[in-house]
Amino acid sequence: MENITIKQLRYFEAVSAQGHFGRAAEICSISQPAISVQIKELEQTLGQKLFERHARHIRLTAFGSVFSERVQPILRAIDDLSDLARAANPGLVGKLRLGVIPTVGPYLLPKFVTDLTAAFPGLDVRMRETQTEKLIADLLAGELDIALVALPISEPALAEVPLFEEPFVLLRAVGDAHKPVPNGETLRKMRLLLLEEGHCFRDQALSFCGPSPNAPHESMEGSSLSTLVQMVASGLGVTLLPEMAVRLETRSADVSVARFPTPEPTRQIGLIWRKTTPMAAQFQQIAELFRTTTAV
Amino acid sequence: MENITIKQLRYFEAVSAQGHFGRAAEICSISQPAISVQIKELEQTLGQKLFERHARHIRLTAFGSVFSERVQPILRAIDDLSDLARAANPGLVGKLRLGVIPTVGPYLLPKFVTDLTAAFPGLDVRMRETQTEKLIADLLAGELDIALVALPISEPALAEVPLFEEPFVLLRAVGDAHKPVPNGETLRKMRLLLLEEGHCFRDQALSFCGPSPNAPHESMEGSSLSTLVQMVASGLGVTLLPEMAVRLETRSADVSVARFPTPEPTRQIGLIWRKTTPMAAQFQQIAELFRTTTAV
DNA sequence: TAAAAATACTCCATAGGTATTTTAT
DNA sequence: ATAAAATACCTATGGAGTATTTTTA
Repeated sequence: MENITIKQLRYFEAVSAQGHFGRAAEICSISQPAISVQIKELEQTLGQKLFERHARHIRLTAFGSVFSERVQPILRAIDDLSDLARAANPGLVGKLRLGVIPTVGPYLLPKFVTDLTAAFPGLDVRMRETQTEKLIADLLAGELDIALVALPISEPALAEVPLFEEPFVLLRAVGDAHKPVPNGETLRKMRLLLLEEGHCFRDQALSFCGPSPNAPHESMEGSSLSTLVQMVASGLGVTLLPEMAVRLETRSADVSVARFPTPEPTRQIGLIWRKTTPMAAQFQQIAELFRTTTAV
Repeated sequence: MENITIKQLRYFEAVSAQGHFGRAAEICSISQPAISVQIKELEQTLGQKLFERHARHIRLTAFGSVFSERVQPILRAIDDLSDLARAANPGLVGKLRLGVIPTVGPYLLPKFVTDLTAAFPGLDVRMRETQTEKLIADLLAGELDIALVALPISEPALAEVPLFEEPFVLLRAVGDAHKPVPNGETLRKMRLLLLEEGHCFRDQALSFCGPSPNAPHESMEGSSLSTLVQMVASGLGVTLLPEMAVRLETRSADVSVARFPTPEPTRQIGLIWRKTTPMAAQFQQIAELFRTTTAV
């Protein structure tokens, strides 16, 4: 009967993401009846049901999911309108939601964030640390502005700006310090400690060991680099560590650090953001700032 | 301060199209203060002025025109959401805004519209006859759903579906009926009557006469095919006529009609619509219907 | 000074809240 | 029987109208 409103579209997005009116209402900071009413009105306006209501959960109808695919880019474009206005300001102000992968976060962020807020005093930096896959999803969903990750990420909707190339070093028990540094192939036969599934650093370490259909022989896993270092110190095996993590992680652990001979294994650290963001010029500024002040 | 609303974006589009708050208000069927308030709120939300106010007219600011470029595709995408729901219905119902070029309108439309409403009784057909350029602008602005034009139009955002190829015939005074039918080159040296600038049929006729930097020798112009026919009957010159116009236009005029030898000059008539419309499947149905029932 | 936009105010439609009922497993 | 959505009802915000003032070329 009436007209579609942005509010309805946002509520619709929340409900379809949550699969639940109550939780969606909470996320939108309104009551459950309010969201029910708005969804109902939207359905009436469209003349089509958007959700199948079941007792414990709801699901998008066939029409609903086609609708959803069109709604999402619209909402992102509307979000961008506000950023367009921000981008028109000189400098860089307002909220910046920054994502970072766990194997970079603790080592680079303190200085990065310090430099960033020093350079742009009007900036309100919010942080989120999680794995690459989730960061990408959050960027695409408009829940993050920018993320610091290992490149390439190969998502067509995202722009990638490389910052620097970082080598991996070998971490061994102190007793092994005199042994020759293994190459990738040799490493593969050793007891290599890895981060659990989902960390891009795990895959980068594995790929250094050459093509292998499965994880290497008798590998063990940890959920953070700190844990891996402790495991190495306890003689459970060897691991790779990004160079930026060496100082912090080996400070209080009794382990031996060795550089690999060239070609060293490396990863490329860079920034990513949605290509359509009107803040692209500002994000480039951030990349520049990073290169000149934070670079390792 | 608050949130951007679709209403504000629609008002903004109207004001920026009209360059005038009052006229924009009229188009939106609201009062001038209402639109002023909404634009003001939008400007406050964005923290940027959208318009420069002058005494007799207003103009987009630099920011306003960047904003406008982003707003337009958003509004089109929102318009498409309603069509998405329509497209989910079986058959084809609701309002269909059909555009047509002047050199097709009077000859094809009566039967076309009859067939269309017969095949889809739920359809409410609205018509607009004007020149190709304006039809394209209206399609892109979401003010038309579909248009019947001469192809190609080569607008990347529009889909083109050819319907049929139509020959042009030569119209001469009856006294010239015995003379040989001229080819394009010869025609160029005769007194060729043309439609005024802006009609695609004018350009098609001219192109048959071969490459010519200027209009042909001593040409004269009319604003409709009927006028041209009357001019020919009065011995002012010769003209080309699309075949579909012959029956209606030569009924009461004393002129001679002659086919050209092959290669005949022709034009291709087809339908165009925005590529992103969710109604594409329905529009294809219309094209099919046209081919099977209205074809010449 | 005249055309056009902004402001002041009033009113009503509607979005959202609370309390409650209905529905589906 | 229970979790979840829908409905009923009330309130308050804000969008839109009319009347008027301010602005600027």
